[in-house]
Formats: sequence, C-alpha cells, structure tokens
Amino acid sequence: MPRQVDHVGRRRLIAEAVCHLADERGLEGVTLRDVAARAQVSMGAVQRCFRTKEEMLVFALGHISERIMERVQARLVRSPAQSAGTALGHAATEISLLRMEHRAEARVWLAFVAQAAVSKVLARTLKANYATLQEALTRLISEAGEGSDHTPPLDPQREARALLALADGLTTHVLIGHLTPQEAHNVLHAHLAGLWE
Amino acid sequence: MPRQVDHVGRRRLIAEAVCHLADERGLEGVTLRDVAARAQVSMGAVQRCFRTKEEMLVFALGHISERIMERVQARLVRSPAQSAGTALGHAATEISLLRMEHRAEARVWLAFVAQAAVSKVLARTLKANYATLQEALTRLISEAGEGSDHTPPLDPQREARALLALADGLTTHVLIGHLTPQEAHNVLHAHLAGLWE
DNA sequence: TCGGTTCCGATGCAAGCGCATCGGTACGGG
DNA sequence: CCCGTACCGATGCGCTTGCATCGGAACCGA
Repeated sequence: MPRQVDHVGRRRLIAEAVCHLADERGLEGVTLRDVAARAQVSMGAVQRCFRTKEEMLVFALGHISERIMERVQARLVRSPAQSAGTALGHAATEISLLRMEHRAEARVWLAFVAQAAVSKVLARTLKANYATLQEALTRLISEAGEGSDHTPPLDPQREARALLALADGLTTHVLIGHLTPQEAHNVLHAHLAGLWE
Repeated sequence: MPRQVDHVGRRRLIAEAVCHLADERGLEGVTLRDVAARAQVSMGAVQRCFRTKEEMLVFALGHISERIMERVQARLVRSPAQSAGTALGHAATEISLLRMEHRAEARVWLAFVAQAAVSKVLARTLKANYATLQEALTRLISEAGEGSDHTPPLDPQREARALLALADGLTTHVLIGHLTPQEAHNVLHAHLAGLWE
C-alpha cells in the first residue's frame, strides 16, 4: 500500500480555501484554479478530492455549518450556570455571527443561502441546519418559559422561528452596512427581553 | 435627427429580463447573451443601453427596488381607514414578499443582497432602500403607538429595525424551504401582535 | 534494492464569457 | 426624393471556466 494522503484533512483544507475566497469575492468568484492556489495544492489534487465543483461547494457549506453549529454548542455548555434565558441570548448572539471576527463566516453563509435559492442540493443541506438550530432554540425557549414566574401564552416553536429569522435578518443587514453590529445587538436583545414580558 | 428609440423603456425591458433570469438560475447565471435573448433584443442593443454588465445589474436592482417600494406605498394608501397598527401589518407583509406571485422578486432580491456583500456599488443602492423602508416603518410604529391606549416604552426606530430584519429573515427562510409562507405569516403577525402587548 | 501501486501536477480542450467593432439599415430634415 | 445620421445585429477576439488526460514522482512491502 503505497503513498497515502490524508484525504479528510485535505478536503477540510480546500473547504477553508473556498470560504476565504467566497468571503473576499463572493461565491461566484470561486474557481477551481483559485481554490487550488489558495489551498496551496494543485488543481489536480482538488479534482481528486471532489469529482465536481458542486460537490466541493456542498462540502464547504457542510464544513462551515459544522463550525457554526459547534460554536453555538460550545457557547451553550460554557455558560450552564445561568438561566435558560441567558443561554438563549448567548445562542442567538452566536447564530447571528455579529462578532467582527466571524464576519467572514457570515458572508460565506449569505452567499450559500442565496445560491441555495436556486440549487436544490445546497438547499437541502441548509434546511437540515436550520431545522437543527430551530429545534435547539425551541427547547431553550420552552425551558426558559418554565423557569419564568410569568407564564405568557408563548408558542415556543413560533418564537424559535421568529428568533432565527430575526438573527439571520440582522446578520444580513449588518453585512450590507445597513446596521452596525452594535445596533443589531441592541435589537436582538430587546427582542429577547420582550419575550419574558 | 433620424430614428430615435425609447431608451428608458428599453432599459426597463432589459431589467425585467434580468430579473426573470436571476429568478430562474440565480444572479451568476445572468449573461449578456441570455438577457438579450430573453428581452427579445440583440446583444448590441443591450450593450448600447448599458456600457457594462455591472451597470446593467445596478439598474436592474434599482428597478425592482422601485417596484417593491411602490407596492408597499400602494398598500399603505389603499388601506387608510383602519388603524396604524393594521397598516403596519400590511406594510410588513408586503415587504416580506410572502405572496407566491412575488416569489420571483424575493429571489432576485436575495441574489442582489448576497452580491452586495462584496460589491460596493450594489450595497449603496440597497442601503438607501433599507433606510427608506426603515424610516417608513418607524413612522408607522410611532403613529400606532400614539393611538394605542397602552404606552409601553417602545423605541420606534429599534422596533422598525427588528421588523425589517424579521421580514427579511422570514423571506429568506421561505425561499430556501425552511418555512412555509403560512408559517412565516403566522410568525410575522404574532410578532406584530406582541408589539401592542 | 526494487517493483508495483497510488497519487499528483502540468497541460489540453471545448465551451462560454464580457466586450469591441463595423457594415448595413431605417428613418427624418432639406 | 435622397442623403446624412443614429442605430443595431452579427461577428470576432482574448480570456477564463470546469473538466479530462497522462507521464512521472513518491512511497511501502518484500
């Protein structure tokens, strides 16, 4: 068994390159040659890892979805001591990718979302991710609702959908410069505060 | 002064073609040749109307922005008899482009938003539109707040930002199939109902 | 040492892109 | 009537794209 390379690692490396390029020039500025150059591998290597460009993009989308999801998860387990309401705030903040250091991820995410509107296979991946996030938010809202003294007739699933859509919308508006990150943060937390009265 | 053609009309015609193509295949599937074919004019005519492809895209974005804005405006003046709160609901519904017949506009809008994240000139056009919409929503929220018996400590501008972001996020989620239009509609109106307690 | 297997990087290819060019066409003033 | 001008459609060019190909390098077991 001769030379073996770390295919999984290489795929991740290439996915990172795709994200960097999509951040800089948009998804349509991503070409096989540029990806290869950015990842410091040859074009042949890229084509060996992914049979087609679309396969590469789908993998890249899965890659960054995974990263974002992991960060949300990590944020949740890092702050278990406080209330479910606080945890919800942290999760929402992470999801909206408001921190400057995640601006790149946000841009890539937006590029993929736009592409998903016309690409069935990308849409499937995205839908799965949104479903997972919505489920997690629904659970958090339910828990926070139980802990609260106030018991308003909240529909946790509906509130989760609203929160997810709000977070996405705010991210978008920050990206195109309509809102500052600070303004978006304020809007988000005012909304959360409104949930418990 | 020989033969004169209606340049403005032709530009609009081409813009419509751009929108149709962007709806079907995404913004990066829009090529000069296809636009010309769809608009039933020659490529030369397209190039005469717009010096460059980017100029054409910017004009197309302005065109659909105008249409959406007009529809919101029309919806507002069509229902003056009811309360400001109702008007707000109508405006928000229009903005989120939830009706199936406006799905195409929504997709085009999303494509432009994604592109604007990396294109400065597109971003400027978009920002101007969002600013106008936000202003209108702020005014409506203020009026509705005055008319209400309840006077909660609402920040009209912040609520307008939230509403705009929520509408955009919902539109996006409907487009990629995460939510049905009905679900999005429910979320939107639940949010609006929550504003007046 | 060496044979065999696995991989990869350079190159080729057809198609499609945006853009520039130009001869023909149709119109309107004199 | 007819000429000059404003317009347009077809065509060409240079370039880039995604994808296919293949000779040789790299590596491990014997």
